[in-house]
Amino acid sequence: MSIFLVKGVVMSVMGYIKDILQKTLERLGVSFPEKTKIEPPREKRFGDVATNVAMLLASQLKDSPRNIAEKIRGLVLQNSPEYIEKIEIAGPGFLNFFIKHSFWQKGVLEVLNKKDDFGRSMTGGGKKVLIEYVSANPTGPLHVGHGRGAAVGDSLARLLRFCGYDVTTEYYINDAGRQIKLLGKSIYIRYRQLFGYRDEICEECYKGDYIVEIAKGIKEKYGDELLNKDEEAAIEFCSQYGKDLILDEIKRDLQLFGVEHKVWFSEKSLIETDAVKETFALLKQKGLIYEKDGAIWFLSTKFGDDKDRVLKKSNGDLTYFASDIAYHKNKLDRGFELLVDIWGADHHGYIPRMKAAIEALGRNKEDLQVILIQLVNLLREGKQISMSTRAGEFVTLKEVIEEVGSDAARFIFLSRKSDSHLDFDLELAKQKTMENPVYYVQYAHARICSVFSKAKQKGYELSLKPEEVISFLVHEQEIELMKKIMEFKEIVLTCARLLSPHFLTFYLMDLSGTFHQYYNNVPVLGAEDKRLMMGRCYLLLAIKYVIKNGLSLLGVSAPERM
RNA sequence: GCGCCAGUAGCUCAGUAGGAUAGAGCGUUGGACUACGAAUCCAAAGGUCGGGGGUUCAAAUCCUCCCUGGCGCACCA
Repeated sequence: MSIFLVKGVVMSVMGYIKDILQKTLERLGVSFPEKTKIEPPREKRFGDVATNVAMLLASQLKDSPRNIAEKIRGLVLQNSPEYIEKIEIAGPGFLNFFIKHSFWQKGVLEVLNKKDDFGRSMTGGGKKVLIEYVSANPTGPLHVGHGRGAAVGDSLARLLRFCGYDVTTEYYINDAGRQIKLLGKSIYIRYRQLFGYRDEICEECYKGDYIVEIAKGIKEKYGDELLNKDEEAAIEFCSQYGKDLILDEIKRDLQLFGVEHKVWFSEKSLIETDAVKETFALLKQKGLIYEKDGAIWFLSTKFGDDKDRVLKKSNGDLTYFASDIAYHKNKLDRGFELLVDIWGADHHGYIPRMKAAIEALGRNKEDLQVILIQLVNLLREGKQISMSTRAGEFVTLKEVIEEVGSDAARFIFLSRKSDSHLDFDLELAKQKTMENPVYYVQYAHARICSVFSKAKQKGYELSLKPEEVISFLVHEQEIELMKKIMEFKEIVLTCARLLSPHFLTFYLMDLSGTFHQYYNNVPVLGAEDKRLMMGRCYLLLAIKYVIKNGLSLLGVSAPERM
């Protein structure tokens, strides 16, 4: 067994080369430069892996990069490493490694061996992560923007779990503030209107039709009971009733989208358990709180915020920020080491104070990562659909899912950096062409499945084991596919490190494209040699696993037939 | 006014802790089914990476100034 094979697991090429380089530099008596890059070069003629290490060592060794590269090459080749075909030195001093086919072929065996677990790792080391997402106020149905946040949060949870993190997902319910009161008021007014009262709906009230529906529901269930209560009690009742109803709806919508939060955390519970008071006490003890103009302030400028922030207003009310600090303290107290918050991009100004709070609680700023979700621009055939939340005119998440399906919606949501604007064309999302990439990827998967069912029909059998036929895979496009398959591991780790699922989305389109090209160009079942045919089948099987694993990390299905 | 994000092909966007001749899809033009699924593939055309300066052997990427767009700058949530 090669030293580069650990328990039958093939290291990534980059890992393999890094290992060799580190050992070589040790022999040269120099340390491995931090900025060393080991990556696949853009162009094929520069080999499979390139590194700039010789250039970085130039000043330290007081020699030209090319001479150093030459020295490194000599030392590496002395050991005649198993998977290195040749090493070239190019340009200003790049070392270009050409890897033997057998390396990539072993990769296919690894995929076939690990199946659904291919790409899974323990990189996260069981670190406890809390991902808080959606957390929309329970004052109205979820809209597309929430859907995007849901898709990102859910996919991140899947990715981080796959990378060995201990992930909990959570929805923070803002059930204590002014908005809930307003919801109750809105419902109450509609309720009275149902009895012929001419109450005007207030300016800042919620105006959607769903409010009227809720009011009707109350009337049906309780008749005119509320009219006999005093206004405050009636509004309180409406708040509770409406909130519960809307929350149920939100849960159902998320379920429809395949999103499930492990914990539903109530803001109200925080206040009821004195958590906010405790947080105040803690901050006071640390000397981070002061009084001014009759209000209580948090000294957030001490941690890099622009100005100090009010926690308790002069009228005695708590600010939202106050309960937010208590909430984040609660998260940390529950033992979470990394907090991931997913917010709408319009809240970006809120980040410095929240990070300040985390630091005030004795953690590092980095322990809180905020992911911003930019607006979704909903289009139909290229024309923008106008939306106005205030007027209650907006397209709900549910409507979108029902129209285009959960798979297409998710894939599109995850096809951009989360903090950049996203155009979502409803007609495009239903099209079954390359313009709608989810089909392109799913089609690749279905096509492979179709090859296998065809093989079965024809009575072909995989009578030989993969390791007996894998060496027949030497076609240029096969090598390319095998390399791409191995990239999956790196991509998954990148997504986790940068908390950005969109890299995986692009990777899957890329892999599918490479597969489609291959498929159009090279006969699989019609291969001239039975062993070659089986080798190709195994390759397809490996691709199938990777696509399926990748899609499942995005929360998208991989149908066998379409 | 201050801050955050963005500006890459006609359009929509990638570009993964600076790397070699900047990528993809759509659109345009022209081609491939008596074939394992044409929901696919092949080929061509298309760029001063918003602009100027700087750092570096090397900048779309880092620094700085300016221009344009979005969003934030409450004792709102």
